[in-house]
Amino acid sequence: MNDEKTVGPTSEADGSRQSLRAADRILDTARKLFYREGIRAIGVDEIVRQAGVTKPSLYRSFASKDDLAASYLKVYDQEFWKRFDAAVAAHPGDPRKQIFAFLSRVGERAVMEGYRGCGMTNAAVEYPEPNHPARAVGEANKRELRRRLREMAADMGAPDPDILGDGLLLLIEGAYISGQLFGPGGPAATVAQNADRLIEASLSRENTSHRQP
Amino acid sequence: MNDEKTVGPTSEADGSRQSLRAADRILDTARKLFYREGIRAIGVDEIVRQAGVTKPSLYRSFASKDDLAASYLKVYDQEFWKRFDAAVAAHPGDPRKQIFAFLSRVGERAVMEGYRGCGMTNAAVEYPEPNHPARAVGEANKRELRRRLREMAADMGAPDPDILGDGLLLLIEGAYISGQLFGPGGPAATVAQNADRLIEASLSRENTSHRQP
DNA sequence: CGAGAGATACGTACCGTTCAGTAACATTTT
DNA sequence: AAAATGTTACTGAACGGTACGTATCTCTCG
Repeated sequence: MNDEKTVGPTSEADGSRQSLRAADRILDTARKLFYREGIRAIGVDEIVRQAGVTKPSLYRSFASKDDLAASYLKVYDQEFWKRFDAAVAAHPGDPRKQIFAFLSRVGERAVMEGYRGCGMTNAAVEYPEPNHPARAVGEANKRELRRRLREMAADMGAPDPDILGDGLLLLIEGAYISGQLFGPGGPAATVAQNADRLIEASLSRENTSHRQP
Repeated sequence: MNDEKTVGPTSEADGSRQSLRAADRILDTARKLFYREGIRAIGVDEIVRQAGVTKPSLYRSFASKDDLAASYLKVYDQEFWKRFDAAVAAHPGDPRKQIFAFLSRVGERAVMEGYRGCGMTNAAVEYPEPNHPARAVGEANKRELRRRLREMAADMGAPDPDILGDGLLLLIEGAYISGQLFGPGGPAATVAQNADRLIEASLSRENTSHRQP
């Protein structure tokens, strides 16, 4: 269709691809900036400046800044499931190994320099308002993740899969947050190992009614 | 002194104490609003309006909005340790029970309506800049919490106390975040139970070298 | 073939509002 | 008296968002 070669007329700010349409460059820049600095911290002027476009171009493709933020999070959501499903596909029929594989990668990334946690979780922290478009994407993602984890816990044969699934979810969210709180050397590096221990303890449990009456 | 009953000249917004000094009322209002809505989401005008004071009063007691935010977080930090130490004091010499007690309370609060997670964690999400005054308070708190948890894990006799301590920290942070992500019915309700299982699995572990070579 | 009409894609310049923060002065409280 | 607070008015910058003009490309139709 259209050419893939570069160097358009506005080549000052962005160092990456330049032949993309304005909307694509805006979304790419927004993804980078929103994730690194936070959504509230970044103004639309900064986005269009770094994208090398102008503000009307942004508002032609996105109804509002909130809409742009939601678009960023939708991409983030897709990439999340890509990583998750890759770990699942790597160990067919073995949910324990699937989780260990997924969390090993999470633990690695979470202690890397400049790691900023889960973009969807961060957005929910920034926008506590229940029906905010940016928040909705993350909430849906977390609900589905919870469902999947509980399902996997059941497939492992856990006597109380909901508790184990929720425990794994807590560890995952803790790794995201701790990654950006502590940086390299933080506790997130142990998430896979701790999750495996939690699984171990939950599977080798005979009576499921262990809570306080 | 002056009356404790309400309806001062500016009685529209705040429903609480009215006899406090301006600085105290500002800090009280800031604590409430910053926690509920987020620091970036709340402007100083909104704070002084709801506190029933004027803007110069704010800047007579606080050098800047960031300084006010840091003050809010310092109070939050103190209250955190009050709760933590209360759980510790309730079970002298039994760190496992201490943690269970603390996390039982965390789990209860985290699934209450309107729960908004840990104010310090949230501030760190809002301000990724390394040396931001609001971020510094939370980072120091988390470092100390990590140290305490590892210490308690060692006191339990865990063969690898750093890993267990970090695992507990992940569960705690996960409970904070999940509490505000899911609201009532969320996975944070299981944090104490899952932590206890993790402790169980970590204590009944003979060889500490269980990772991949 | 070639002119012109849309349609598409983008920029220039600007809007009103809100932001954090301040100066100068009056008033109340202790 | 003096310490604390209120009143009013203001600043300059940043905010999200928009009215309007201008290229360029493509699809017709004479």
